[in-house]
Amino acid sequence: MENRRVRLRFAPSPTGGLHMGGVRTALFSYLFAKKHNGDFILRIEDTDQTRYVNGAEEYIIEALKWCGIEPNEGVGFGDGPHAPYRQSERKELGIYKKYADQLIAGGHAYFAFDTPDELDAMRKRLEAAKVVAPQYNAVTRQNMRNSLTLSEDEVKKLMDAGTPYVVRLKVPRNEEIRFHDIIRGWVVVNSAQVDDKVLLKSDGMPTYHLAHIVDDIEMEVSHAVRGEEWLPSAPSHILIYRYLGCEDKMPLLAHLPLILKPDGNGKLSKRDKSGIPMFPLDWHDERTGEKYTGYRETGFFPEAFVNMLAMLGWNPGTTQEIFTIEELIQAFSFERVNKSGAKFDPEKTKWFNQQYLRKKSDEELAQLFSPILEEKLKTASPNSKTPSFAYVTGVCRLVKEKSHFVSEFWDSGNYFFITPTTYDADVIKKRWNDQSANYIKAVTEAFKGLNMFTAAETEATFKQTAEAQGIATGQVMQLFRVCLSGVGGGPMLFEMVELLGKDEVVKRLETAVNVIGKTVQQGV
RNA sequence: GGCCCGUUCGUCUAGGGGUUAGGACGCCAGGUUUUCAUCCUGGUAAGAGGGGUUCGAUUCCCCUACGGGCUACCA
Repeated sequence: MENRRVRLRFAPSPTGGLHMGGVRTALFSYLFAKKHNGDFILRIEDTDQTRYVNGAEEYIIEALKWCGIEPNEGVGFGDGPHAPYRQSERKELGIYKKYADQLIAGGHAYFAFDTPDELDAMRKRLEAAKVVAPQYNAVTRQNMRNSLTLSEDEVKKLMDAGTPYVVRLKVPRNEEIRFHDIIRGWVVVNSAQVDDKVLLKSDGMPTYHLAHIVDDIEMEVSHAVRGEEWLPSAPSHILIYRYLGCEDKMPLLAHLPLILKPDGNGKLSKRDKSGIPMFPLDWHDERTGEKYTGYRETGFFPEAFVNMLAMLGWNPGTTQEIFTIEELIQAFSFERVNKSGAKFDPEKTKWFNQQYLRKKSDEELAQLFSPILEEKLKTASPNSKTPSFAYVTGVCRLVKEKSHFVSEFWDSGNYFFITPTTYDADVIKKRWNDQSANYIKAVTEAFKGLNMFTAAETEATFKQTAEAQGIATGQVMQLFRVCLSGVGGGPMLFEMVELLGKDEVVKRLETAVNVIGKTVQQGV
Protein backbone atom coordinates (compact mmCIF):
# COMPACT_ATOMS: atom_id res chain seq x y z
CA MET A 1 0.00 0.00 0.00
CA GLU A 2 2.75 2.40 0.93
CA ASN A 3 4.71 1.75 -2.19
CA ARG A 4 1.97 1.24 -4.66
CA ARG A 5 1.95 3.15 -7.88
CA VAL A 6 0.09 6.44 -7.82
CA ARG A 7 -3.03 6.05 -9.93
CA LEU A 8 -5.94 8.46 -9.89
CA ARG A 9 -9.09 8.44 -11.88
CA PHE A 10 -11.61 10.99 -12.91
CA ALA A 11 -14.94 9.24 -13.11
CA PRO A 12 -17.78 11.43 -14.28
CA SER A 13 -21.25 10.33 -15.30
CA PRO A 14 -22.27 11.30 -18.79
CA THR A 15 -25.45 12.98 -17.60
CA GLY A 16 -24.68 16.43 -18.92
CA GLY A 17 -21.97 18.93 -19.63
CA LEU A 18 -18.96 18.80 -17.38
CA HIS A 19 -19.31 21.52 -14.83
CA MET A 20 -16.29 23.55 -13.68
CA GLY A 21 -16.46 21.85 -10.29
CA GLY A 22 -15.90 18.59 -12.10
CA VAL A 23 -13.02 20.07 -14.04
CA ARG A 24 -11.37 21.08 -10.79
CA THR A 25 -11.75 17.57 -9.41
CA ALA A 26 -10.10 16.27 -12.55
CA LEU A 27 -7.41 18.92 -12.30
CA PHE A 28 -6.42 18.13 -8.72
CA SER A 29 -6.32 14.45 -9.51
CA TYR A 30 -4.25 15.11 -12.59
CA LEU A 31 -1.81 17.36 -10.74
CA PHE A 32 -1.28 14.84 -8.01
CA ALA A 33 -0.83 11.96 -10.43
CA LYS A 34 1.70 13.87 -12.50
CA LYS A 35 3.57 15.10 -9.47
CA HIS A 36 4.14 11.52 -8.41
CA ASN A 37 4.81 10.20 -11.89
CA GLY A 38 1.62 8.25 -11.71
CA ASP A 39 -1.32 7.55 -13.97
CA PHE A 40 -4.41 9.56 -14.60
CA ILE A 41 -7.41 7.62 -15.79
CA LEU A 42 -10.73 8.59 -17.33
CA ARG A 43 -13.51 6.22 -16.42
CA ILE A 44 -17.07 6.78 -17.55
CA GLU A 45 -19.68 5.93 -14.94
CA ASP A 46 -22.72 5.34 -17.09
CA THR A 47 -24.63 2.97 -14.87
CA ASP A 48 -27.78 5.06 -14.85
CA GLN A 49 -29.31 4.44 -18.23
CA THR A 50 -32.21 6.75 -17.52
CA ARG A 51 -29.99 9.77 -17.15
CA TYR A 52 -27.62 9.12 -20.01
CA VAL A 53 -27.26 12.20 -22.22
CA ASN A 54 -26.05 12.03 -25.78
CA GLY A 55 -22.87 13.91 -26.41
CA ALA A 56 -21.94 14.21 -22.75
CA GLU A 57 -19.09 11.74 -23.00
CA GLU A 58 -17.62 13.48 -26.01
CA TYR A 59 -18.01 16.77 -24.22
CA ILE A 60 -16.08 15.52 -21.21
CA ILE A 61 -13.24 14.32 -23.38
CA GLU A 62 -13.08 17.50 -25.38
CA ALA A 63 -13.21 19.64 -22.26
CA LEU A 64 -10.34 17.77 -20.65
CA LYS A 65 -8.31 18.14 -23.82
CA TRP A 66 -8.97 21.86 -24.01
CA CYS A 67 -7.87 22.27 -20.41
CA GLY A 68 -4.75 20.24 -20.97
CA ILE A 69 -5.81 17.79 -18.28
CA GLU A 70 -5.21 14.71 -20.33
CA PRO A 71 -5.62 11.23 -18.96
CA ASN A 72 -3.03 8.73 -20.12
CA GLU A 73 -5.49 5.89 -19.77
CA GLY A 74 -9.21 5.47 -20.30
CA VAL A 75 -12.15 6.35 -22.50
CA GLY A 76 -11.11 8.61 -25.34
CA PHE A 77 -7.46 8.43 -24.39
CA GLY A 78 -6.40 5.12 -25.78
CA ASP A 79 -7.75 2.82 -23.07
CA GLY A 80 -5.12 0.82 -21.24
CA PRO A 81 -4.48 -2.35 -19.26
CA HIS A 82 -7.87 -2.30 -17.54
CA ALA A 83 -10.16 -1.80 -20.52
CA PRO A 84 -13.00 -1.34 -20.90
CA TYR A 85 -13.29 1.93 -18.99
CA ARG A 86 -17.00 2.42 -19.46
CA GLN A 87 -18.99 0.89 -16.64
CA SER A 88 -21.85 -0.20 -18.86
CA GLU A 89 -19.35 -2.32 -20.79
CA ARG A 90 -17.74 -3.64 -17.66
CA LYS A 91 -21.14 -4.69 -16.41
CA GLU A 92 -21.54 -6.86 -19.52
CA LEU A 93 -18.40 -8.67 -18.45
CA GLY A 94 -20.01 -9.61 -15.14
CA ILE A 95 -17.38 -7.79 -13.14
CA TYR A 96 -19.74 -6.22 -10.65
CA LYS A 97 -21.92 -9.26 -10.22
CA LYS A 98 -18.89 -11.25 -9.17
CA TYR A 99 -18.20 -8.88 -6.31
CA ALA A 100 -21.86 -8.67 -5.34
CA ASP A 101 -22.00 -12.47 -5.19
CA GLN A 102 -18.97 -12.46 -2.96
CA LEU A 103 -20.69 -10.08 -0.55
CA ILE A 104 -23.82 -12.20 -0.55
CA ALA A 105 -21.84 -15.37 0.05
CA GLY A 106 -20.09 -13.70 2.94
CA GLY A 107 -23.40 -12.69 4.49
CA HIS A 108 -22.80 -8.98 3.93
CA ALA A 109 -25.39 -8.41 1.28
CA TYR A 110 -28.87 -9.72 0.60
CA PHE A 111 -31.68 -9.75 -1.93
CA ALA A 112 -34.58 -7.35 -1.53
CA PHE A 113 -37.86 -7.69 -3.41
CA ASP A 114 -39.61 -4.58 -2.23
CA THR A 115 -41.39 -2.63 -4.93
CA PRO A 116 -41.04 1.14 -5.24
CA ASP A 117 -44.52 1.48 -3.78
CA GLU A 118 -43.61 -0.65 -0.81
CA LEU A 119 -40.49 1.38 -0.19
CA ASP A 120 -42.46 4.54 -0.43
CA ALA A 121 -45.05 3.24 2.00
CA MET A 122 -42.29 2.30 4.43
CA ARG A 123 -40.82 5.79 4.34
CA LYS A 124 -44.20 7.36 4.86
CA ARG A 125 -44.86 5.08 7.80
CA LEU A 126 -41.51 5.88 9.37
CA GLU A 127 -41.97 9.57 8.90
CA ALA A 128 -45.44 9.44 10.40
CA ALA A 129 -44.00 7.60 13.36
CA LYS A 130 -41.37 10.34 13.68
CA VAL A 131 -38.53 7.91 13.30
CA VAL A 132 -35.31 9.92 13.38
CA ALA A 133 -33.64 8.36 10.40
CA PRO A 134 -36.22 6.90 8.06
CA GLN A 135 -34.24 4.50 5.95
CA TYR A 136 -33.81 0.91 4.92
CA ASN A 137 -31.52 -0.36 7.66
CA ALA A 138 -30.84 -3.01 10.25
CA VAL A 139 -34.08 -2.26 12.02
CA THR A 140 -36.50 -1.59 9.22
CA ARG A 141 -35.35 -4.36 6.92
CA GLN A 142 -36.93 -6.79 9.32
CA ASN A 143 -40.32 -5.66 8.13
CA MET A 144 -39.51 -5.74 4.46
CA ARG A 145 -39.49 -8.42 1.82
CA ASN A 146 -35.93 -9.60 1.54
CA SER A 147 -33.81 -12.69 1.80
CA LEU A 148 -33.28 -11.96 5.47
CA THR A 149 -36.96 -12.11 6.36
CA LEU A 150 -38.17 -14.57 3.75
CA SER A 151 -37.49 -18.25 3.88
CA GLU A 152 -35.10 -19.83 1.43
CA ASP A 153 -38.01 -21.40 -0.39
CA GLU A 154 -39.85 -18.16 -0.74
CA VAL A 155 -36.78 -16.43 -2.06
CA LYS A 156 -36.23 -19.15 -4.60
CA LYS A 157 -39.83 -19.02 -5.66
CA LEU A 158 -39.70 -15.27 -6.19
CA MET A 159 -36.48 -15.57 -8.13
CA ASP A 160 -37.82 -18.33 -10.34
CA ALA A 161 -40.89 -16.25 -11.05
CA GLY A 162 -38.65 -13.50 -12.30
CA THR A 163 -39.62 -11.07 -9.56
CA PRO A 164 -37.44 -7.98 -9.75
CA TYR A 165 -34.99 -7.65 -6.92
CA VAL A 166 -32.01 -5.61 -5.83
CA VAL A 167 -28.97 -6.53 -3.81
CA ARG A 168 -28.46 -4.49 -0.69
CA LEU A 169 -25.54 -4.06 1.62
CA LYS A 170 -26.16 -5.49 5.08
CA VAL A 171 -25.04 -2.71 7.35
CA PRO A 172 -24.57 -3.59 11.03
CA ARG A 173 -26.93 -2.05 13.50
CA ASN A 174 -24.55 -0.28 15.80
CA GLU A 175 -20.92 -0.10 14.92
CA GLU A 176 -18.47 2.73 14.80
CA ILE A 177 -17.05 3.37 11.34
CA ARG A 178 -13.86 5.41 11.19
CA PHE A 179 -12.08 6.53 8.11
CA HIS A 180 -9.33 8.91 7.24
CA ASP A 181 -9.60 11.63 4.64
CA ILE A 182 -6.41 13.28 3.41
CA ILE A 183 -8.05 16.68 3.48
CA ARG A 184 -10.32 16.38 6.50
CA GLY A 185 -8.58 14.00 8.83
CA TRP A 186 -10.50 11.37 10.74
CA VAL A 187 -14.23 11.12 10.36
CA VAL A 188 -16.33 8.91 12.62
CA VAL A 189 -19.86 7.77 11.88
CA ASN A 190 -22.06 5.23 13.60
CA SER A 191 -23.41 2.55 11.31
CA ALA A 192 -26.90 3.25 12.65
CA GLN A 193 -26.80 6.33 10.42
CA VAL A 194 -25.88 4.30 7.36
CA ASP A 195 -28.58 2.71 5.27
CA ASP A 196 -28.54 -0.61 3.46
CA LYS A 197 -27.42 0.80 0.16
CA VAL A 198 -28.55 -0.81 -3.06
CA LEU A 199 -25.53 -2.40 -4.68
CA LEU A 200 -27.11 -4.01 -7.70
CA LYS A 201 -30.21 -2.52 -9.24
CA SER A 202 -33.10 -4.58 -10.56
CA ASP A 203 -31.87 -4.00 -14.13
CA GLY A 204 -28.65 -5.73 -13.18
CA MET A 205 -26.62 -2.55 -13.23
CA PRO A 206 -24.48 -1.78 -10.25
CA THR A 207 -25.03 1.47 -8.40
CA TYR A 208 -22.26 3.98 -8.04
CA HIS A 209 -21.49 2.62 -4.60
CA LEU A 210 -20.59 -0.84 -5.79
CA ALA A 211 -19.28 0.06 -9.23
CA HIS A 212 -16.74 2.64 -8.25
CA ILE A 213 -15.32 0.43 -5.53
CA VAL A 214 -15.01 -2.57 -7.77
CA ASP A 215 -13.36 -0.50 -10.47
CA ASP A 216 -11.04 1.28 -8.08
CA ILE A 217 -9.90 -2.09 -6.81
CA GLU A 218 -9.51 -3.61 -10.26
CA MET A 219 -7.88 -0.55 -11.72
CA GLU A 220 -5.52 -0.28 -8.77
CA VAL A 221 -6.53 3.24 -7.96
CA SER A 222 -4.40 4.67 -5.17
CA HIS A 223 -6.25 7.91 -4.40
CA ALA A 224 -9.96 8.55 -4.77
CA VAL A 225 -10.68 12.24 -5.20
CA ARG A 226 -14.21 13.49 -5.34
CA GLY A 227 -16.50 16.27 -4.17
CA GLU A 228 -17.58 16.78 -0.60
CA GLU A 229 -21.10 15.66 -1.45
CA TRP A 230 -19.77 12.12 -1.24
CA LEU A 231 -18.61 12.36 2.33
CA PRO A 232 -21.87 11.05 3.81
CA SER A 233 -21.74 7.87 1.77
CA ALA A 234 -18.09 7.18 2.49
CA PRO A 235 -18.91 5.00 5.53
CA SER A 236 -20.88 2.65 3.28
CA HIS A 237 -17.90 2.44 1.01
CA ILE A 238 -15.56 1.64 3.88
CA LEU A 239 -17.84 -1.24 4.80
CA ILE A 240 -17.89 -2.57 1.27
CA TYR A 241 -14.10 -2.62 1.07
CA ARG A 242 -13.98 -4.34 4.43
CA TYR A 243 -16.54 -7.01 3.54
CA LEU A 244 -14.78 -7.60 0.26
CA GLY A 245 -11.59 -8.18 2.19
CA CYS A 246 -10.00 -5.39 0.21
CA GLU A 247 -9.21 -2.82 2.86
CA ASP A 248 -5.56 -3.03 1.90
CA LYS A 249 -6.49 -2.05 -1.64
CA MET A 250 -8.66 0.83 -0.61
CA PRO A 251 -7.55 4.11 -2.14
CA LEU A 252 -6.72 7.03 0.08
CA LEU A 253 -9.73 9.31 0.24
CA ALA A 254 -9.79 13.02 -0.54
CA HIS A 255 -13.09 14.89 -0.42
CA LEU A 256 -12.77 18.28 -2.06
CA PRO A 257 -14.64 21.33 -0.77
CA LEU A 258 -17.46 22.50 -2.99
CA ILE A 259 -17.38 25.51 -5.28
CA LEU A 260 -20.13 27.87 -4.21
CA LYS A 261 -22.18 30.47 -6.05
CA PRO A 262 -20.63 33.96 -6.26
CA ASP A 263 -23.69 35.64 -4.81
CA GLY A 264 -25.92 34.21 -2.16
CA ASN A 265 -25.40 30.71 -0.94
CA GLY A 266 -25.33 27.22 -2.20
CA LYS A 267 -23.61 25.10 -4.72
CA LEU A 268 -22.63 26.64 -8.00
CA SER A 269 -25.51 26.67 -10.40
CA LYS A 270 -25.34 26.18 -14.13
CA ARG A 271 -25.86 29.80 -14.93
CA ASP A 272 -24.76 32.95 -13.20
CA LYS A 273 -25.69 36.60 -13.49
CA SER A 274 -22.12 37.75 -13.88
CA GLY A 275 -21.96 36.33 -17.37
CA ILE A 276 -18.98 34.22 -16.44
CA PRO A 277 -19.64 30.70 -17.62
CA MET A 278 -19.88 27.62 -15.45
CA PHE A 279 -18.86 25.18 -18.15
CA PRO A 280 -15.49 24.87 -19.86
CA LEU A 281 -17.02 24.67 -23.33
CA ASP A 282 -20.37 25.57 -24.79
CA TRP A 283 -22.91 22.99 -23.78
CA HIS A 284 -26.21 22.35 -25.39
CA ASP A 285 -28.49 20.01 -23.52
CA GLU A 286 -30.49 18.16 -26.13
CA ARG A 287 -33.07 17.03 -23.62
CA THR A 288 -33.97 20.34 -22.06
CA GLY A 289 -32.94 22.52 -24.94
CA GLU A 290 -30.85 24.61 -22.57
CA LYS A 291 -27.68 26.22 -23.81
CA TYR A 292 -24.75 27.28 -21.73
CA THR A 293 -21.76 29.23 -22.88
CA GLY A 294 -18.30 27.97 -22.14
CA TYR A 295 -15.08 29.53 -20.98
CA ARG A 296 -13.51 28.70 -24.30
CA GLU A 297 -16.18 30.46 -26.30
CA THR A 298 -16.17 33.46 -23.97
CA GLY A 299 -12.57 34.02 -24.83
CA PHE A 300 -10.76 32.55 -21.86
CA PHE A 301 -7.39 30.98 -22.30
CA PRO A 302 -7.37 27.40 -21.03
CA GLU A 303 -4.28 28.17 -18.93
CA ALA A 304 -6.09 31.02 -17.23
CA PHE A 305 -9.16 28.91 -16.59
CA VAL A 306 -7.10 26.09 -15.14
CA ASN A 307 -4.97 28.47 -13.08
CA MET A 308 -8.09 30.07 -11.65
CA LEU A 309 -9.58 26.70 -10.78
CA ALA A 310 -6.42 25.56 -9.09
CA MET A 311 -6.51 28.53 -6.75
CA LEU A 312 -10.10 27.80 -5.74
CA GLY A 313 -9.72 25.71 -2.65
CA TRP A 314 -6.01 25.20 -2.91
CA ASN A 315 -3.01 27.46 -2.39
CA PRO A 316 0.72 26.95 -2.50
CA GLY A 317 1.40 28.63 0.83
CA THR A 318 3.27 31.39 -0.95
CA THR A 319 1.95 34.55 -2.55
CA GLN A 320 2.40 33.21 -6.05
CA GLU A 321 -0.86 33.14 -7.97
CA ILE A 322 0.12 32.71 -11.57
CA PHE A 323 1.24 29.18 -12.32
CA THR A 324 2.03 27.22 -15.40
CA ILE A 325 0.64 23.73 -15.38
CA GLU A 326 4.15 22.43 -14.70
CA GLU A 327 4.48 24.70 -11.69
CA LEU A 328 1.11 23.54 -10.43
CA ILE A 329 2.22 19.95 -10.70
CA GLN A 330 5.33 20.72 -8.68
CA ALA A 331 3.52 22.71 -6.02
CA PHE A 332 0.38 20.65 -5.57
CA SER A 333 -0.49 18.64 -2.50
CA PHE A 334 -3.76 17.60 -0.89
CA GLU A 335 -2.53 18.87 2.44
CA ARG A 336 -2.87 22.39 1.14
CA VAL A 337 -6.44 21.93 -0.04
CA ASN A 338 -8.94 23.81 2.13
CA LYS A 339 -11.74 22.21 4.02
CA SER A 340 -14.29 24.91 3.44
CA GLY A 341 -16.23 25.67 0.28
CA ALA A 342 -15.06 28.54 -1.90
CA LYS A 343 -17.31 31.13 -3.48
CA PHE A 344 -16.26 31.55 -7.00
CA ASP A 345 -15.35 35.14 -7.95
CA PRO A 346 -16.09 36.26 -11.53
CA GLU A 347 -13.93 39.38 -11.20
CA LYS A 348 -10.87 37.48 -10.16
CA THR A 349 -11.53 35.02 -12.93
CA LYS A 350 -11.31 37.85 -15.44
CA TRP A 351 -8.17 39.07 -13.78
CA PHE A 352 -6.54 35.70 -14.33
CA ASN A 353 -7.32 35.89 -18.00
CA GLN A 354 -5.89 39.38 -18.16
CA GLN A 355 -2.65 38.15 -16.66
CA TYR A 356 -2.34 35.55 -19.36
CA LEU A 357 -3.33 38.02 -22.05
CA ARG A 358 -0.39 40.20 -21.05
CA LYS A 359 1.97 37.29 -21.29
CA LYS A 360 1.06 36.45 -24.86
CA SER A 361 3.15 37.84 -27.64
CA ASP A 362 1.57 40.30 -30.04
CA GLU A 363 1.84 37.72 -32.78
CA GLU A 364 0.01 35.10 -30.77
CA LEU A 365 -2.73 37.57 -30.00
CA ALA A 366 -2.98 38.60 -33.63
CA GLN A 367 -3.36 34.96 -34.52
CA LEU A 368 -6.26 34.70 -32.11
CA PHE A 369 -7.78 38.01 -33.08
CA SER A 370 -7.63 37.56 -36.84
CA PRO A 371 -10.64 35.27 -37.19
CA ILE A 372 -12.72 37.52 -34.95
CA LEU A 373 -11.62 40.54 -36.91
CA GLU A 374 -12.45 38.94 -40.21
CA GLU A 375 -15.93 38.16 -38.97
CA LYS A 376 -16.50 41.66 -37.62
CA LEU A 377 -15.22 43.36 -40.75
CA LYS A 378 -17.52 41.28 -42.86
CA THR A 379 -20.53 42.94 -41.29
CA ALA A 380 -19.08 46.30 -40.33
CA SER A 381 -17.28 47.09 -43.51
CA PRO A 382 -17.77 44.49 -46.22
CA ASN A 383 -15.69 46.31 -48.80
CA SER A 384 -12.59 46.92 -46.75
CA LYS A 385 -9.57 44.94 -47.69
CA THR A 386 -8.11 42.52 -45.22
CA PRO A 387 -5.47 44.20 -43.11
CA SER A 388 -1.99 42.73 -43.09
CA PHE A 389 -0.95 40.44 -40.29
CA ALA A 390 1.72 42.91 -39.29
CA TYR A 391 -0.88 45.64 -38.96
CA VAL A 392 -3.17 43.42 -36.86
CA THR A 393 -0.20 42.54 -34.69
CA GLY A 394 0.45 46.22 -34.18
CA VAL A 395 -3.13 46.82 -33.16
CA CYS A 396 -2.94 43.95 -30.69
CA ARG A 397 0.20 45.46 -29.21
CA LEU A 398 -1.57 48.73 -28.55
CA VAL A 399 -4.93 47.43 -27.50
CA LYS A 400 -4.00 44.52 -25.25
CA GLU A 401 -3.05 46.56 -22.20
CA LYS A 402 -6.58 47.55 -21.48
CA SER A 403 -8.26 44.25 -22.27
CA HIS A 404 -9.19 41.13 -20.37
CA PHE A 405 -10.07 39.18 -23.47
CA VAL A 406 -9.01 39.02 -27.08
CA SER A 407 -12.71 39.28 -27.83
CA GLU A 408 -12.62 42.86 -26.53
CA PHE A 409 -10.06 43.93 -29.09
CA TRP A 410 -12.68 44.74 -31.67
CA ASP A 411 -14.68 46.97 -29.39
CA SER A 412 -11.68 48.89 -28.20
CA GLY A 413 -9.85 49.08 -31.49
CA ASN A 414 -12.29 48.82 -34.38
CA TYR A 415 -11.29 52.31 -35.57
CA PHE A 416 -7.94 50.91 -36.56
CA PHE A 417 -9.79 49.14 -39.32
CA ILE A 418 -12.68 51.43 -40.09
CA THR A 419 -12.50 55.17 -40.65
CA PRO A 420 -14.65 56.86 -38.03
CA THR A 421 -17.81 58.57 -39.19
CA THR A 422 -18.93 59.96 -35.85
CA TYR A 423 -16.92 61.90 -33.30
CA ASP A 424 -17.27 61.94 -29.54
CA ALA A 425 -19.68 64.80 -28.93
CA ASP A 426 -18.57 65.49 -25.37
CA VAL A 427 -14.97 66.03 -26.40
CA ILE A 428 -15.99 68.22 -29.33
CA LYS A 429 -18.18 70.30 -27.12
CA LYS A 430 -15.48 70.73 -24.57
CA ARG A 431 -12.46 71.24 -26.79
CA TRP A 432 -13.51 72.46 -30.19
CA ASN A 433 -13.13 76.21 -30.69
CA ASP A 434 -12.30 78.70 -33.42
CA GLN A 435 -8.67 77.74 -33.44
CA SER A 436 -9.24 74.03 -33.66
CA ALA A 437 -9.82 73.64 -37.36
CA ASN A 438 -6.81 75.75 -38.18
CA TYR A 439 -4.64 73.80 -35.87
CA ILE A 440 -5.70 70.42 -37.15
CA LYS A 441 -5.18 71.65 -40.68
CA ALA A 442 -1.72 72.90 -39.82
CA VAL A 443 -0.78 69.58 -38.26
CA THR A 444 -2.10 67.78 -41.28
CA GLU A 445 0.08 69.85 -43.55
CA ALA A 446 3.09 69.38 -41.32
CA PHE A 447 2.54 65.63 -41.31
CA LYS A 448 2.45 65.58 -45.08
CA GLY A 449 6.00 66.83 -45.11
CA LEU A 450 7.38 64.18 -42.79
CA ASN A 451 9.66 61.53 -44.17
CA MET A 452 9.84 59.44 -41.04
CA PHE A 453 6.32 58.89 -39.84
CA THR A 454 7.16 57.49 -36.41
CA ALA A 455 5.62 58.07 -33.03
CA ALA A 456 8.53 60.27 -32.00
CA GLU A 457 8.53 62.33 -35.20
CA THR A 458 4.81 62.90 -35.27
CA GLU A 459 4.70 63.80 -31.62
CA ALA A 460 7.46 66.37 -32.06
CA THR A 461 5.70 67.83 -35.09
CA PHE A 462 2.45 67.94 -33.23
CA LYS A 463 4.00 69.88 -30.37
CA GLN A 464 5.91 72.25 -32.56
CA THR A 465 2.78 73.11 -34.47
CA ALA A 466 0.91 73.79 -31.28
CA GLU A 467 3.71 75.96 -30.00
CA ALA A 468 3.87 77.92 -33.22
CA GLN A 469 0.19 78.72 -32.89
CA GLY A 470 0.45 79.51 -29.20
CA ILE A 471 -1.78 76.59 -28.20
CA ALA A 472 -1.17 74.39 -25.19
CA THR A 473 -0.93 70.79 -26.31
CA GLY A 474 -3.43 69.81 -23.64
CA GLN A 475 -6.05 71.86 -25.46
CA VAL A 476 -5.80 69.89 -28.67
CA MET A 477 -4.47 66.48 -27.75
CA GLN A 478 -7.73 64.76 -27.10
CA LEU A 479 -9.41 66.56 -29.93
CA PHE A 480 -6.72 65.29 -32.23
CA ARG A 481 -7.35 61.79 -30.96
CA VAL A 482 -11.05 62.08 -31.63
CA CYS A 483 -10.36 63.24 -35.16
CA LEU A 484 -8.36 60.08 -35.75
CA SER A 485 -10.41 57.49 -33.91
CA GLY A 486 -13.76 59.07 -33.22
CA VAL A 487 -13.47 58.27 -29.53
CA GLY A 488 -11.89 60.05 -26.60
CA GLY A 489 -9.98 57.14 -25.13
CA GLY A 490 -7.49 54.66 -26.45
CA PRO A 491 -3.91 53.55 -26.51
CA MET A 492 -0.78 55.70 -26.67
CA LEU A 493 -1.71 58.43 -29.10
CA PHE A 494 1.38 58.68 -31.26
CA GLU A 495 1.89 54.93 -31.31
CA MET A 496 -1.54 54.91 -32.81
CA VAL A 497 -0.57 57.59 -35.32
CA GLU A 498 2.48 55.65 -36.40
CA LEU A 499 0.52 52.46 -36.83
CA LEU A 500 -2.26 54.07 -38.85
CA GLY A 501 0.36 55.45 -41.20
CA LYS A 502 0.78 58.76 -42.90
CA ASP A 503 -1.76 58.39 -45.68
CA GLU A 504 -4.52 57.20 -43.41
CA VAL A 505 -3.79 59.83 -40.76
CA VAL A 506 -3.84 62.65 -43.26
CA LYS A 507 -7.01 61.37 -44.81
CA ARG A 508 -8.73 61.00 -41.45
CA LEU A 509 -7.70 64.43 -40.25
CA GLU A 510 -8.97 66.08 -43.39
CA THR A 511 -12.30 64.28 -43.16
CA ALA A 512 -12.65 65.04 -39.49
CA VAL A 513 -12.07 68.75 -39.84
CA ASN A 514 -14.73 68.87 -42.50
CA VAL A 515 -17.33 66.85 -40.69
CA ILE A 516 -16.80 68.38 -37.28
CA GLY A 517 -16.67 71.88 -38.68
CA LYS A 518 -20.07 71.44 -40.29
CA THR A 519 -21.59 69.77 -37.25
CA VAL A 520 -20.44 72.51 -34.93
CA GLN A 521 -21.82 75.21 -37.20
CA GLN A 522 -25.22 73.58 -37.34
CA GLY A 523 -25.41 72.28 -33.81
CA VAL A 524 -23.92 74.65 -31.26
C1' G B 1 -36.01 16.69 11.26
C1' G B 2 -31.46 13.45 11.44
C1' C B 3 -26.33 12.77 10.20
C1' C B 4 -21.78 14.70 8.31
C1' C B 5 -18.56 18.78 6.93
C1' G B 6 -17.34 23.69 7.56
C1' U B 7 -16.80 29.22 9.66
C1' U B 8 -10.03 34.91 9.13
C1' C B 9 -11.30 41.58 5.18
C1' G B 10 -17.27 41.99 0.32
C1' U B 11 -14.54 37.59 -2.35
C1' C B 12 -10.14 33.99 -2.74
C1' U B 13 -6.78 33.17 1.06
C1' A B 14 -1.82 33.18 4.53
C1' G B 15 -0.58 32.45 9.38
C1' G B 16 -1.08 30.07 13.79
C1' G B 17 -0.87 30.50 21.77
C1' G B 18 2.24 36.78 22.56
C1' U B 19 2.02 39.44 14.86
C1' U B 20 0.96 46.74 13.57
C1' A B 21 -3.38 39.56 11.72
C1' G B 22 0.11 39.22 5.67
C1' G B 23 -1.08 38.76 0.23
C1' A B 24 -4.47 38.83 -4.08
C1' C B 25 -9.26 40.44 -6.52
C1' G B 26 -12.62 44.46 -6.01
C1' C B 27 -13.25 49.36 -4.34
C1' C B 28 -11.23 54.41 -3.00
C1' A B 29 -7.27 58.21 -3.20
C1' G B 30 -2.64 60.23 -5.05
C1' G B 31 1.33 60.00 -8.84
C1' U B 32 2.80 58.88 -14.06
C1' U B 33 0.48 58.87 -18.91
C1' U B 34 -1.93 66.07 -20.93
C1' U B 35 -7.50 61.58 -21.68
C1' C B 36 -9.14 56.29 -20.57
C1' A B 37 -6.51 51.82 -19.61
C1' U B 38 -1.74 50.22 -18.01
C1' C B 39 1.95 51.16 -14.35
C1' C B 40 3.61 53.04 -9.36
C1' U B 41 2.29 54.57 -4.23
C1' G B 42 -1.02 54.59 -0.49
C1' G B 43 -5.81 53.48 1.71
C1' U B 44 -10.40 50.73 2.93
C1' A B 45 -11.73 46.23 5.21
C1' A B 46 -11.50 40.33 8.73
C1' G B 47 -10.49 35.54 12.90
C1' A B 48 -19.54 34.26 13.99
C1' G B 49 -21.12 34.52 19.37
C1' G B 50 -20.57 32.54 24.33
C1' G B 51 -17.91 29.73 27.66
C1' G B 52 -13.48 27.32 29.14
C1' U B 53 -7.74 25.99 29.22
C1' U B 54 -3.74 29.68 29.74
C1' C B 55 0.04 34.85 32.44
C1' G B 56 -1.94 35.46 27.41
C1' A B 57 -6.19 32.90 22.41
C1' U B 58 -7.78 34.47 16.07
C1' U B 59 -4.82 30.00 16.95
C1' C B 60 -6.40 24.44 21.63
C1' C B 61 -11.33 22.37 23.86
C1' C B 62 -16.78 22.68 24.52
C1' C B 63 -21.55 24.80 23.45
C1' U B 64 -24.60 27.83 20.43
C1' A B 65 -25.46 30.25 15.91
C1' C B 66 -24.88 30.40 10.91
C1' G B 67 -23.54 28.22 6.13
C1' G B 68 -23.12 23.91 3.17
C1' G B 69 -23.69 18.74 1.88
C1' C B 70 -26.29 14.16 2.30
C1' U B 71 -30.73 11.79 3.63
C1' A B 72 -33.11 7.43 -4.28
C1' C B 73 -33.07 0.85 -7.58
C1' C B 74 -28.90 9.39 -9.33
C1' A B 75 -24.19 9.97 -9.55
